[in-house]
Amino acid sequence: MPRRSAKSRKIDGPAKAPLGALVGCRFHELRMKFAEAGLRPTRQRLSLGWLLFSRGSRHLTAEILQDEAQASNVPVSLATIYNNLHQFTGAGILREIAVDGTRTYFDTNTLRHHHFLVDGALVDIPEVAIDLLNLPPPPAGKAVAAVEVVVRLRDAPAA
Amino acid sequence: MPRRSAKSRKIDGPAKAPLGALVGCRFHELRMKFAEAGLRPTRQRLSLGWLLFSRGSRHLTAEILQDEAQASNVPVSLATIYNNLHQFTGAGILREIAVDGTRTYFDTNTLRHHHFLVDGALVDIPEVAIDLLNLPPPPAGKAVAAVEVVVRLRDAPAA
DNA sequence: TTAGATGCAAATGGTTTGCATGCGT
DNA sequence: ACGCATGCAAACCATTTGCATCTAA
Repeated sequence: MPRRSAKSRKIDGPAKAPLGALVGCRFHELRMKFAEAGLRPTRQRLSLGWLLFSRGSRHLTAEILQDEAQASNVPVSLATIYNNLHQFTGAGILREIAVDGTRTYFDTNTLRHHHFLVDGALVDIPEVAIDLLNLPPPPAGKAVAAVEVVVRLRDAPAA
Repeated sequence: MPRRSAKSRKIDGPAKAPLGALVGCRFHELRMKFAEAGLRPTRQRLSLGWLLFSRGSRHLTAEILQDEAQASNVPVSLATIYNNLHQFTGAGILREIAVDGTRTYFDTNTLRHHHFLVDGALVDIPEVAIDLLNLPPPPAGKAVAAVEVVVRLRDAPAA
């Protein structure tokens, strides 16, 4: 489902891009993502997508995203942010994470992986071998849809 | 729900009530639990504790607990329910579980175990060997405080 | 008597929704 | 033009808080 993350494919893009060659490439991939998902490349949506997907794996809340948008001089209403966050999630290019009952986090990394929770922030667990957990068989008539692992960390004992 | 007058507050009777010897024992254990936690054995708290801990492992929300209390003719305000739920959690006799961003579940089983999430309901995973997952070492200065695993299930493919 | 517990209502805060306007196709 | 997208504000809803009133010790 998830498309390849926007890694550095071809930094020296076509010089004909009116917005700058460096930006052009990833920006184009973003438009492709939206096209495949059937989402219009709106200004706000492109801005949000840019903030989300042009810098590697990220975990953020709607509020954080709004702050970043503002900082980038891209005023977007909270409602629109939520709309897009959910549309992205539905399109499989974003992942929703429930870490506590108060905030909803979104993860730009849709690949199978899990998280450390440190001081209220999410950190990817850098190896995926965790799926080796010997799960008992699910109840009859059911199949595993997703496995979510959150490892809560605390300050190490003074030792 | 209107508060009952001080007169009509017959909950389920104190320990001396003719509830049977089997029940009496667990009720005593409940009082012990509270005593150890430094929690006063008030009517409401005992009632909530009774609903929570006298029937084995349970997963419930504040609302569910309130409904059960009502059904048992034990009027308890929602605020008090939340208070006690959190106090129990702090005392280590209850466990808080974040399964989605909207509701907070509480688990009467505080032993290390994990959950299936089926159709919005939590089900204990009947094997504890899952902790064998080979976690990568936590970041420097941090230690694992808890590992939470939620396995989301969906209807199995028709096959 | 007194610190803790309870109840009620109001406040909170993240998220959602209704509806008029704006913009991509 | 058509229809999705956006913005604003009000609506929602689970949870929390303020405060006056009880109650266990």
